Amino acid sequence: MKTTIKDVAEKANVSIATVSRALNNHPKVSAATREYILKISEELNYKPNLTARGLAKKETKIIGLVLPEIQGDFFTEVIKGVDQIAHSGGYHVLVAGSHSERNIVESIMSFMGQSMVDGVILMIPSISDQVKEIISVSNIPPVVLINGNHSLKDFDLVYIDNFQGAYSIIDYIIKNYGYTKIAHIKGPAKNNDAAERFEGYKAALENNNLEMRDEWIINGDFTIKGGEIACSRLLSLKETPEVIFAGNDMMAAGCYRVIKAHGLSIPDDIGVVGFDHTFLSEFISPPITTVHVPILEVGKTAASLLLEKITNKDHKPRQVKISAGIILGKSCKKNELVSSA
Amino acid sequence: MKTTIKDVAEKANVSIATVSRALNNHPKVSAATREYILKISEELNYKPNLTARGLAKKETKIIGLVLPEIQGDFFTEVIKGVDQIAHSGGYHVLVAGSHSERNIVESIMSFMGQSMVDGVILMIPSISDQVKEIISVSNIPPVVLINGNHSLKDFDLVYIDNFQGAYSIIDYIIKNYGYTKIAHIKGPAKNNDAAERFEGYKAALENNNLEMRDEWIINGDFTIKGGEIACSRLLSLKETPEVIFAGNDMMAAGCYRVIKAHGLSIPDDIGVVGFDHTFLSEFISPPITTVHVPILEVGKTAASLLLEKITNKDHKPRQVKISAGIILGKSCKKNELVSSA
DNA sequence: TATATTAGTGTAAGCGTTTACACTTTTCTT
DNA sequence: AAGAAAAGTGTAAACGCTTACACTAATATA
Repeated sequence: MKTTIKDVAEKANVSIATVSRALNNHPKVSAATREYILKISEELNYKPNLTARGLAKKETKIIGLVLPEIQGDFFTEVIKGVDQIAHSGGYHVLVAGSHSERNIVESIMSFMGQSMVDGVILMIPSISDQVKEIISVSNIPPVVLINGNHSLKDFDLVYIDNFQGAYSIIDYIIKNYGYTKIAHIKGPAKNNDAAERFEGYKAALENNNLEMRDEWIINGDFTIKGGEIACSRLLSLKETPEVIFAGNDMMAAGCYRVIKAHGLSIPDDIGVVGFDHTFLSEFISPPITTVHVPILEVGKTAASLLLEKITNKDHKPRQVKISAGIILGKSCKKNELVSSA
Repeated sequence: MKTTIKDVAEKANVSIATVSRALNNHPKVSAATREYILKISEELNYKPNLTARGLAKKETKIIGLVLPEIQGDFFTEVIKGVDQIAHSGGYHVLVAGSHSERNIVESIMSFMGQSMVDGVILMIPSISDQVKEIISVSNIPPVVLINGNHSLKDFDLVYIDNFQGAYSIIDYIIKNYGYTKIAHIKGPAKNNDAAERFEGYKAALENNNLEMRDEWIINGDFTIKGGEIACSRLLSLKETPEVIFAGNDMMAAGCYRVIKAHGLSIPDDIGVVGFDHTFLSEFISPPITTVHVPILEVGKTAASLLLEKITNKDHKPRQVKISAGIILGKSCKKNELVSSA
């Protein structure tokens, strides 16, 4: 039988109220009794029951983190960031993957409305409508989204500046390497990040007066396999591109495989650009020229926002943009047009 | 105000007991009332409060997962495996990173002892004594360890057969490639897995009558940086080894960097062997010859064991060994001594 | 010195469930 | 047709904590 507050109260000859107060540093307990109660608690190895406390206080000090997948460095970094901030704020993190078999909505439902968590960080890469719908279901605790779509103005939101990231790197390789024939492998159809990266790519081409050829835009799915398939398609075209901008590093890795299998060299025969700057991108050979997404920071920011929202009643929804920087690997270099800086 | 069981009871004109029973599929409610109550619940969008349920039933349907780090594929796989099994058993997973720091582990375990979780999976790579001590602190729910030290007979435990893994691969490269000068970069000093890999290495050398030279045994720490430092040391020796057995893939990757920086080729000038078979090892060039550790399975096994322990009162502690297989990459091949299978 | 504050403690009412037990119908038995 | 068993509900007591309110004793105020 576990020791309860009652046991402590009895042994210390005080009421359970006093014990509770002593343990919670309530100002109105005399130093003497507090000390004494603490001593007794220690002796009995008393640990308050958090479930009971949760029921009484209506808070559990747990936050939920819902991820699309639990896989790869990408998500670990998110978890890590969230855990860091949560821990420093006295919270713990419940992680759930809305694995494909698992209906996202269902996962959210069982998770949220049931008073088991004080708030939720929801990472859904999909298009906004669904998200809105899911969140609008009542009974839901404070939510912070990690989602590319920053048009969700009524929600707290952390988003990566995919557009700017894609624009910057494409603009860079055009201006500095002189590439003109740039293909793109898109991410999954309903993925917001993917959509915005595509937009950034388009804008960069446009502003540099380059044509965008439909046959150089291939659908992908953010997996290695998807990258391979898309790349094969590109290599089989009559006119092949000079460089492939893959929607993420995974697909870039898929490209590497196919390109090498064709006996071609990166970047001499064809260049590759990725997105995400995962661990992988520095180890693959040659290192991928990619866009750095500070994922740990995304996690930390989301957690900070959530804690702020939980503690501060009249918190106004905020959208926080996380910028992406370009990483110059060695998978691109046509002609070094610019020699100075 | 959230709808409670009371609201449902009132609207349905029954007692809260009946509502509770209906919702929990208790056999003694008539089909008619159950249906009706379910309908009303739906209408009111009622969701039982899990904290209250937890208090009443003394179970939360949450299991804790304590990891040394939340970083890299390795741990993601563990989380994923645990989450899969947990979810299929109706549990959720609370993840916490300990940074392998004693006091953090303690604080986490103390939290876990506060009736917030029904059980804990504790992954601690360190030596047994501390683990025992930590777990022995009372109030702790069912625990399953993931730890190299299977001498902890009183605990449920999942462990990777590091010894056999290391032995197999070293034996293989000796017998098949004819290597005789094999260096080893050890893992962190108090890491059990590291210690057992070292033992496997020693045994393989011994059984093949090869000498073990002290200067070829370098201390490492399982990080890339550590691998680099250790490798530099080895390359600076008067007599350099023919192949380096790194305690894990990360350190192997560190070796790659240094070896390449020296203008040497893998495996022609020097071979490299890793351990873990992380995602990385197949993408780095050349792919690492390494030991496959089925991490997802480790997670799943640990979770199964824990659920079994939670539900089955008279469960006897079990130690489950997860075997490791060798993966032939392209980072080793001295002389192909054996031509036939 | 009488009164108003204040400090410190106890009492008891929640928090939202589950569930043992009691109770009333209904359905079997014979 | 009477009693026994079964089926279906309700009552109320937990579960272990927090906290508003009440109370007493000590201190400050006049």
